Amino acid sequence: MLTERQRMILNAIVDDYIRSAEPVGSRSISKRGGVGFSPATIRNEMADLEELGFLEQPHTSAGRIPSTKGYRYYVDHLVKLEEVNEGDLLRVRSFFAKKMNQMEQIIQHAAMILSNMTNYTSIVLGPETFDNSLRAFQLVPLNDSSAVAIIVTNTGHVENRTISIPPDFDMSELEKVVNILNTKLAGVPLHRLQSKLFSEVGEELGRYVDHCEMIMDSLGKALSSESEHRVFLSGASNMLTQPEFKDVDKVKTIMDWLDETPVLMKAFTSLPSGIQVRIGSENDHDAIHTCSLITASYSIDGKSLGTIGLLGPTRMDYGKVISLLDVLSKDMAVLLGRWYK
Amino acid sequence: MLTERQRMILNAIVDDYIRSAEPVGSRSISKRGGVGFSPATIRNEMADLEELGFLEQPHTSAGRIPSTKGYRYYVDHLVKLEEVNEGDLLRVRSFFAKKMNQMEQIIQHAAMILSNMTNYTSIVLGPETFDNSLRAFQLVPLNDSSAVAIIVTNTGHVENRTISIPPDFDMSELEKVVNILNTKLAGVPLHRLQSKLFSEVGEELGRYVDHCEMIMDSLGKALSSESEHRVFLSGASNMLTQPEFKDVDKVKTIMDWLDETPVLMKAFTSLPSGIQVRIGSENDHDAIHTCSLITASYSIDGKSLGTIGLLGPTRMDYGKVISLLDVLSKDMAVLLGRWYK
DNA sequence: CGTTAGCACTCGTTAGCAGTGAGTGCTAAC
DNA sequence: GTTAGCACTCACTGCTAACGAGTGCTAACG
Repeated sequence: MLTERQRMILNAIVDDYIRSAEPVGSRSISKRGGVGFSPATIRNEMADLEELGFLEQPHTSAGRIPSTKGYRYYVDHLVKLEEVNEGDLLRVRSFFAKKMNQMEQIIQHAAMILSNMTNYTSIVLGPETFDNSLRAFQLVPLNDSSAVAIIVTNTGHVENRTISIPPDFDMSELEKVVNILNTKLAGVPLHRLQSKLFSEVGEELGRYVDHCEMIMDSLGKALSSESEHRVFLSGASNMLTQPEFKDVDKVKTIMDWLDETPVLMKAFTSLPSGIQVRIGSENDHDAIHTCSLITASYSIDGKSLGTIGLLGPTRMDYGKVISLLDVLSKDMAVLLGRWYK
Repeated sequence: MLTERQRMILNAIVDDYIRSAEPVGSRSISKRGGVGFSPATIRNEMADLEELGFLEQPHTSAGRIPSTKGYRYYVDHLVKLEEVNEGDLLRVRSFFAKKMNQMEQIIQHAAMILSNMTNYTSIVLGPETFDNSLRAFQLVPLNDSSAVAIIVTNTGHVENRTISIPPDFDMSELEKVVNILNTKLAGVPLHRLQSKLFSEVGEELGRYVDHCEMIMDSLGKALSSESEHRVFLSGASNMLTQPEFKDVDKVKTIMDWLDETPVLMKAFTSLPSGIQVRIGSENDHDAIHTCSLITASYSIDGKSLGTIGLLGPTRMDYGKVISLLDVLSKDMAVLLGRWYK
């Protein structure tokens, strides 16, 4: 589709623009090492590339900048993935070598490292607990009208809810409830807990325990709140260092988008696994039409657990970021793999 | 210290400036209803107020703006606390009337409401768990080399850590461990758990359970990580709407500050209880010398639980925000009071 | 003596305008 | 097919002039 020379020129323009954030002119490309053509020739090719939709011109007398389509071609065919540099690799490895005993801490910290190393904004989704299954259930009474319900999943994830207990309930019966729930619900996936509770456990429970309707009711409600997985952000302020966002209004819409956890989550779930690059207008949400979002889901045994993402201007250092995300997501999968087994 | 007229003028200037974000001139004050003086008189007083340090002049031919000292005087002596308006009050009340069964959700949501209602950035510190005491301890085995340790406190707060288990450990012994730990450690404050574990439980445990050294060790480590209370941010992007922060560089330092959870936490803990107003340079951290931070700790029975805060430009709507924070922190205390008892 | 009208002065802001230079598209020659 | 040459465009810079909001000072007023 593109001639070898066109590809070379497109590649040069994208590379230059990523470095400088300024429209690239024909002269500066011609002067590059390894390019044996005059500015005029380059100009002709650039005009062609613009007509094909790979380049854009901010105004008549300016150089060219890549369009979304241009970046897309660059990412798909031209980009040379950089080896992650020694220092960064060391940082990642030493981070994952650390012993940690709180999942949240790990993820939070990973997000921080990522944003620090790239100067972009990192977004990390914690492991999906949706299809975890119940390993253990526990009830701890707090006072005579409430208790904490604790759910431990097969992956070691712990959720807790506060539930109400009828005032006339005999606390010593709680143990019975816990036992019945554990035997009946062990191994059931979280998203089926609620329906299973009502369909199979309710009756059984009623047979052995008095006044359990209210508990059932309260438990049912507690289980309904879908176990939303947490979103960790880091380095949002990095957006402000990008020259394309020196205008406050532009960055405001992006920050608003970042503030909206639900929207953000929607953009992240239902992503195909592996590394995904969404460039500019390819993003579903208008607010980030001037941004690129690169995501990598970390998975284990082919099952996707969660997602790591980086948000930056379309003029992103794809070569560096993609390979870094690759390394990080794989290391993360390994770590969590150890964790789970 | 100040004459009645000076107070009136200072009050007018602060009010005007809070509304308009523009330096206030003598004429506009003179034209206000209820002010019976000519611009010239006002000018004389303004010159005096500037000499006293309450006002500043951005440049010779501009109006005056309040200095930190001016705001301080305003907040201490002049501000008229607005009644929280009907709509807002309704929103707060209906929010707290909702039944919720996850503490984190409540706090997160409260932060959101607060930032939405004020258009400032809200910062909420979750309840301090430091001096909670242990109500129940539980161990759930995950596989043959690790288990989840779960700690429930008297306030219903749940913490969990993953710990290692020696490969040759008999899983059926776990129950013994749990029992011993529960009887020995129930009622012990979290911050004393670790030392208590080593000083009193270790020996006892060794008597009944084989190979427990590694478990002790792992547990000890897990308990050492101080239960940092979580920080919830909302509406960081609101900063970008303030005219004083239309310059990206200024807002960058503030955003960086917000990104640094530890620094932020330090600024929040060890605050006196009640409503605190920190204006401009009164703030410890340089990054927010152009901001005001208003905090209210929510407490129950005189014991401080956590803190709600609002960050905005020094030109903040103190009258509105202070009363709103007052209402919110009290409602929050009531809600958590119900929760805990 | 406090208050006020008048006035010169300051200084940031805006608009207009010429000059500069980077970069282009086109054409004709190599 | 490639390139040198050239006219053209247009953002950007620096300069000047006009504007106006607001001040400080002085002198007059009640």
